[in-house]
Amino acid sequence: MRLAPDSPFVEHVLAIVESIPRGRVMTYGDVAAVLGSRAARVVGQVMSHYGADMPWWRVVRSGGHPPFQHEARALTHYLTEGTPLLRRSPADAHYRVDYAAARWSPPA
DNA sequence: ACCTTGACCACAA
DNA sequence: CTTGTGGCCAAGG
Repeated sequence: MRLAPDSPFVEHVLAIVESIPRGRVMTYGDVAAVLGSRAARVVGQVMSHYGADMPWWRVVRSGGHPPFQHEARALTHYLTEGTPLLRRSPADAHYRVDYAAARWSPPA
């Protein structure tokens, strides 16, 4: 199924994602939490359908892993915007975002 | 109202 | 590190 593009939940999620600054990240759960929800999976669904036109790479999984099946494209963005990463060597294909350092919380 | 679908999460083994 | 398990919840059918 597909969430309606005009549903409030979708609009809110997209607004939050667009508010994440360069080089910072939030987890799917963080985004849900801002909406007073625990629906991390729903945030994932929203991004899968409507995330193409926004900085989707700034939303990561709880362990700092980039969005499912988008590791390579996400990496190029992290490198260009200087997102803190954890990797064994600069050539390592495996990596994680340094969530502790890059975490972003929207202003109250 | 019930069932299913997920770019998820936490924790245990 | 890898599974497996149970939980989460909005929305389509």
